Amino acid sequence: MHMTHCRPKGFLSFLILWLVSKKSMTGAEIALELEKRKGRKPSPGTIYPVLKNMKENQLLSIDENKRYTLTGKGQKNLEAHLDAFIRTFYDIEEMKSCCCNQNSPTKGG
Amino acid sequence: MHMTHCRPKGFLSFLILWLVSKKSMTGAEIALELEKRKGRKPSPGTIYPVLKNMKENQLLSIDENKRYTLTGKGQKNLEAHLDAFIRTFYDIEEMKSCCCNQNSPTKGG
DNA sequence: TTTGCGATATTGGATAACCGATATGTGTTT
DNA sequence: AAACACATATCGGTTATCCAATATCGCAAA
Repeated sequence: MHMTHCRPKGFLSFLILWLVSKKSMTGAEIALELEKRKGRKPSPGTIYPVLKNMKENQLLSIDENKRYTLTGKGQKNLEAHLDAFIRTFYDIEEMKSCCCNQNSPTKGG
Repeated sequence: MHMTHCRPKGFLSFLILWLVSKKSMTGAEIALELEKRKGRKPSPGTIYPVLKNMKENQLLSIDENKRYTLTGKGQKNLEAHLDAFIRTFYDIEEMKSCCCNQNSPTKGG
Protein backbone atom coordinates (compact mmCIF):
# COMPACT_ATOMS: atom_id res chain seq x y z
CA MET A 1 0.00 0.00 0.00
CA HIS A 2 1.15 3.48 -0.70
CA MET A 3 -0.20 6.10 1.62
CA THR A 4 1.62 9.30 1.01
CA HIS A 5 0.34 12.14 3.07
CA CYS A 6 2.45 15.27 3.03
CA ARG A 7 4.03 14.98 6.42
CA PRO A 8 7.73 14.90 5.79
CA LYS A 9 9.74 12.20 7.44
CA GLY A 10 13.39 11.83 7.12
CA PHE A 11 16.90 12.73 7.76
CA LEU A 12 16.88 11.56 11.34
CA SER A 13 20.19 9.72 11.15
CA PHE A 14 21.60 12.51 9.04
CA LEU A 15 20.62 15.07 11.64
CA ILE A 16 22.07 12.96 14.43
CA LEU A 17 25.33 12.68 12.55
CA TRP A 18 25.38 16.44 12.14
CA LEU A 19 24.61 17.11 15.80
CA VAL A 20 27.21 14.69 17.10
CA SER A 21 29.83 16.05 14.69
CA LYS A 22 29.64 19.37 16.50
CA LYS A 23 29.91 17.91 19.98
CA SER A 24 29.62 14.49 21.56
CA MET A 25 26.26 14.00 23.18
CA THR A 26 24.22 11.50 25.15
CA GLY A 27 20.97 10.10 23.81
CA ALA A 28 18.99 12.41 26.05
CA GLU A 29 20.90 15.45 24.85
CA ILE A 30 20.34 14.46 21.25
CA ALA A 31 16.62 14.04 21.88
CA LEU A 32 16.51 17.46 23.50
CA GLU A 33 18.29 19.15 20.63
CA LEU A 34 15.95 17.44 18.18
CA GLU A 35 13.02 18.76 20.17
CA LYS A 36 14.41 22.29 19.91
CA ARG A 37 14.70 22.00 16.17
CA LYS A 38 11.62 20.05 15.23
CA GLY A 39 9.31 21.28 17.95
CA ARG A 40 8.70 17.80 19.19
CA LYS A 41 10.80 15.42 21.21
CA PRO A 42 11.35 12.09 19.49
CA SER A 43 10.17 9.15 21.55
CA PRO A 44 12.67 6.67 22.99
CA GLY A 45 11.45 4.20 20.40
CA THR A 46 12.60 6.59 17.71
CA ILE A 47 15.94 7.65 18.99
CA TYR A 48 17.54 4.61 20.59
CA PRO A 49 17.10 2.08 17.81
CA VAL A 50 18.65 4.58 15.40
CA LEU A 51 21.55 5.22 17.75
CA LYS A 52 22.07 1.51 18.23
CA ASN A 53 22.13 0.87 14.51
CA MET A 54 24.49 3.74 13.84
CA LYS A 55 26.77 2.35 16.50
CA GLU A 56 26.61 -1.10 14.93
CA ASN A 57 27.42 0.42 11.57
CA GLN A 58 30.36 2.20 13.17
CA LEU A 59 29.11 5.64 12.30
CA LEU A 60 29.12 6.51 15.98
CA SER A 61 31.10 5.27 18.96
CA ILE A 62 30.03 5.52 22.56
CA ASP A 63 32.18 6.14 25.62
CA GLU A 64 31.76 5.03 29.22
CA ASN A 65 29.57 8.05 29.95
CA LYS A 66 27.18 7.09 27.14
CA ARG A 67 28.27 9.99 25.02
CA TYR A 68 28.12 9.43 21.30
CA THR A 69 31.03 10.54 19.15
CA LEU A 70 31.49 10.58 15.40
CA THR A 71 33.83 7.96 13.99
CA GLY A 72 35.93 8.44 10.87
CA LYS A 73 33.39 6.48 8.92
CA GLY A 74 30.64 8.63 10.40
CA GLN A 75 32.48 11.75 9.35
CA LYS A 76 32.80 10.51 5.77
CA ASN A 77 29.17 9.49 5.70
CA LEU A 78 28.11 12.88 7.01
CA GLU A 79 30.15 14.74 4.43
CA ALA A 80 28.67 12.72 1.59
CA HIS A 81 25.10 13.28 2.70
CA LEU A 82 25.79 16.89 3.54
CA ASP A 83 26.88 17.43 0.01
CA ALA A 84 23.75 15.80 -1.39
CA PHE A 85 21.59 17.70 1.04
CA ILE A 86 23.05 21.07 0.08
CA ARG A 87 22.56 20.35 -3.59
CA THR A 88 19.00 19.19 -3.10
CA PHE A 89 17.98 22.19 -1.04
CA TYR A 90 20.22 24.74 -2.70
CA ASP A 91 17.41 27.29 -2.89
CA ILE A 92 16.67 27.23 0.81
CA GLU A 93 17.25 30.96 1.01
CA GLU A 94 14.45 31.44 -1.44
CA MET A 95 12.33 29.22 0.77
CA LYS A 96 13.03 31.43 3.75
CA SER A 97 11.97 34.61 2.03
CA CYS A 98 8.91 32.82 0.73
CA CYS A 99 7.56 31.70 4.07
CA CYS A 100 9.11 33.53 7.01
CA ASN A 101 10.33 36.92 6.02
CA GLN A 102 7.74 38.58 3.87
CA ASN A 103 8.94 42.09 4.80
CA SER A 104 12.53 42.04 3.63
CA PRO A 105 13.44 44.21 0.67
CA THR A 106 13.47 42.62 -2.75
CA LYS A 107 16.77 41.38 -4.02
CA GLY A 108 16.13 41.27 -7.71
CA GLY A 109 15.62 38.10 -9.69
CA MET B 1 12.42 -4.97 13.03
CA HIS B 2 14.34 -1.75 12.98
CA MET B 3 17.01 -1.44 10.37
CA THR B 4 18.35 2.05 10.39
CA HIS B 5 21.16 2.53 7.97
CA CYS B 6 22.34 6.07 7.46
CA ARG B 7 20.89 6.73 4.05
CA PRO B 8 18.54 9.63 4.45
CA LYS B 9 15.06 9.27 3.08
CA GLY B 10 12.48 11.90 3.17
CA PHE B 11 10.98 15.12 2.15
CA LEU B 12 9.82 13.87 -1.23
CA SER B 13 6.34 15.29 -1.00
CA PHE B 14 7.72 18.41 0.62
CA LEU B 15 10.13 18.90 -2.25
CA ILE B 16 7.40 18.33 -4.80
CA LEU B 17 5.23 20.91 -3.09
CA TRP B 18 8.11 23.36 -3.21
CA LEU B 19 8.88 22.70 -6.87
CA VAL B 20 5.27 23.01 -7.98
CA SER B 21 4.82 26.19 -5.94
CA LYS B 22 7.36 27.87 -8.16
CA LYS B 23 5.84 26.72 -11.43
CA SER B 24 3.26 24.16 -12.48
CA MET B 25 4.94 21.06 -13.83
CA THR B 26 4.18 17.67 -15.32
CA GLY B 27 5.26 14.47 -13.61
CA ALA B 28 8.13 14.10 -16.04
CA GLU B 29 9.34 17.62 -15.37
CA ILE B 30 9.19 17.04 -11.65
CA ALA B 31 11.19 13.83 -12.02
CA LEU B 32 13.78 15.69 -14.08
CA GLU B 33 14.14 18.48 -11.55
CA LEU B 34 14.48 15.93 -8.77
CA GLU B 35 17.22 14.26 -10.76
CA LYS B 36 19.07 17.55 -11.06
CA ARG B 37 18.92 18.08 -7.33
CA LYS B 38 19.45 14.62 -5.97
CA GLY B 39 21.67 13.25 -8.69
CA ARG B 40 19.30 10.43 -9.44
CA LYS B 41 16.00 10.31 -11.23
CA PRO B 42 13.21 8.90 -9.12
CA SER B 43 11.55 5.88 -10.69
CA PRO B 44 7.91 6.05 -11.87
CA GLY B 45 6.99 3.92 -8.89
CA THR B 46 8.33 6.64 -6.64
CA ILE B 47 6.90 9.71 -8.24
CA TYR B 48 3.44 8.82 -9.45
CA PRO B 49 1.99 7.25 -6.32
CA VAL B 50 3.07 10.33 -4.38
CA LEU B 51 1.55 12.63 -6.98
CA LYS B 52 -1.66 10.66 -6.95
CA ASN B 53 -1.92 10.80 -3.20
CA MET B 54 -1.19 14.49 -3.08
CA LYS B 55 -3.91 15.01 -5.66
CA GLU B 56 -6.34 12.95 -3.61
CA ASN B 57 -5.45 14.97 -0.54
CA GLN B 58 -6.07 18.12 -2.55
CA LEU B 59 -2.58 19.43 -2.08
CA LEU B 60 -2.16 19.50 -5.84
CA SER B 61 -4.57 19.86 -8.73
CA ILE B 62 -3.94 18.71 -12.26
CA ASP B 63 -5.05 20.35 -15.49
CA GLU B 64 -5.89 18.86 -18.88
CA ASN B 65 -2.22 18.99 -19.89
CA LYS B 66 -1.26 16.92 -16.83
CA ARG B 67 0.44 19.84 -15.20
CA TYR B 68 0.36 19.86 -11.44
CA THR B 69 -0.49 23.07 -9.65
CA LEU B 70 -0.50 23.94 -5.98
CA THR B 71 -3.91 24.28 -4.36
CA GLY B 72 -4.68 26.62 -1.48
CA LYS B 73 -4.42 23.71 0.88
CA GLY B 74 -1.13 22.73 -0.72
CA GLN B 75 0.18 26.23 -0.22
CA LYS B 76 -0.73 26.20 3.46
CA ASN B 77 0.80 22.77 3.89
CA LEU B 78 3.98 23.91 2.18
CA GLU B 79 4.29 26.98 4.36
CA ALA B 80 3.87 24.98 7.55
CA HIS B 81 6.49 22.42 6.57
CA LEU B 82 8.78 25.08 5.19
CA ASP B 83 8.75 26.73 8.56
CA ALA B 84 9.56 23.48 10.35
CA PHE B 85 12.24 22.68 7.80
CA ILE B 86 13.96 26.04 8.21
CA ARG B 87 13.96 25.70 11.97
CA THR B 88 15.28 22.17 11.85
CA PHE B 89 18.11 22.99 9.49
CA TYR B 90 18.74 26.54 10.66
CA ASP B 91 22.49 26.00 10.68
CA ILE B 92 22.69 24.94 7.07
CA GLU B 93 25.22 27.66 6.36
CA GLU B 94 27.49 26.09 8.91
CA MET B 95 26.98 22.78 7.18
CA LYS B 96 28.08 24.27 3.91
CA SER B 97 31.34 25.58 5.28
CA CYS B 98 31.89 22.31 7.07
CA CYS B 99 31.64 20.10 4.01
CA CYS B 100 32.81 22.28 1.16
CA ASN B 101 35.56 24.14 2.94
CA GLN B 102 37.35 21.52 4.94
CA ASN B 103 40.77 23.13 5.25
CA SER B 104 40.68 24.87 8.63
CA PRO B 105 42.23 22.64 11.29
CA THR B 106 41.84 25.15 14.12
CA LYS B 107 39.02 24.89 16.53
CA GLY B 108 37.98 27.57 18.94
CA GLY B 109 36.56 27.01 22.42
C1' DT C 1 -4.99 0.19 -38.11
C1' DT C 2 -0.70 -1.28 -36.46
C1' DT C 3 3.88 -0.23 -34.58
C1' DG C 4 6.76 2.41 -31.69
C1' DC C 5 7.83 5.58 -28.10
C1' DG C 6 7.66 8.35 -24.16
C1' DA C 7 4.72 9.86 -20.30
C1' DT C 8 1.71 8.23 -16.98
C1' DA C 9 0.11 4.86 -13.75
C1' DT C 10 -0.06 0.54 -10.85
C1' DT C 11 1.84 -3.39 -8.27
C1' DG C 12 4.75 -5.63 -4.98
C1' DG C 13 8.38 -5.38 -2.04
C1' DA C 14 12.19 -3.33 0.79
C1' DT C 15 13.94 -0.01 4.18
C1' DA C 16 13.81 4.19 7.09
C1' DA C 17 11.39 7.09 10.11
C1' DC C 18 8.36 7.43 13.49
C1' DC C 19 5.28 6.52 17.95
C1' DG C 20 3.38 4.45 22.40
C1' DA C 21 4.08 1.10 25.67
C1' DT C 22 7.05 -1.45 28.25
C1' DA C 23 11.32 -3.08 30.32
C1' DT C 24 15.85 -2.47 32.33
C1' DG C 25 19.61 -0.20 34.49
C1' DT C 26 21.59 3.15 37.63
C1' DG C 27 21.90 6.55 41.02
C1' DT C 28 19.45 8.89 44.89
C1' DT C 29 16.53 9.27 48.67
C1' DT C 30 14.10 7.29 52.49
C1' DA D 1 16.22 -2.88 50.98
C1' DA D 2 12.33 -0.39 48.90
C1' DA D 3 10.63 3.51 46.33
C1' DC D 4 11.52 6.86 43.11
C1' DA D 5 13.25 9.33 39.10
C1' DC D 6 15.29 9.35 34.89
C1' DA D 7 18.18 7.66 31.03
C1' DT D 8 18.61 3.88 28.20
C1' DA D 9 16.84 0.09 25.60
C1' DT D 10 13.45 -3.04 23.32
C1' DC D 11 9.00 -4.35 21.10
C1' DG D 12 5.12 -4.12 17.99
C1' DG D 13 2.96 -1.50 14.81
C1' DT D 14 2.09 2.48 11.31
C1' DT D 15 3.32 5.50 7.58
C1' DA D 16 6.47 7.55 4.09
C1' DT D 17 10.07 6.98 0.95
C1' DC D 18 11.98 4.49 -2.47
C1' DC D 19 12.91 1.02 -6.49
C1' DA D 20 12.25 -2.49 -10.41
C1' DA D 21 9.01 -4.36 -13.24
C1' DT D 22 4.95 -4.02 -15.60
C1' DA D 23 0.82 -2.06 -17.69
C1' DT D 24 -1.65 1.58 -20.00
C1' DC D 25 -2.41 5.91 -22.41
C1' DG D 26 -1.69 9.36 -26.14
C1' DC D 27 0.53 10.75 -29.98
C1' DA D 28 3.16 10.28 -34.24
C1' DA D 29 4.89 7.62 -38.09
C1' DA D 30 4.39 3.80 -41.33
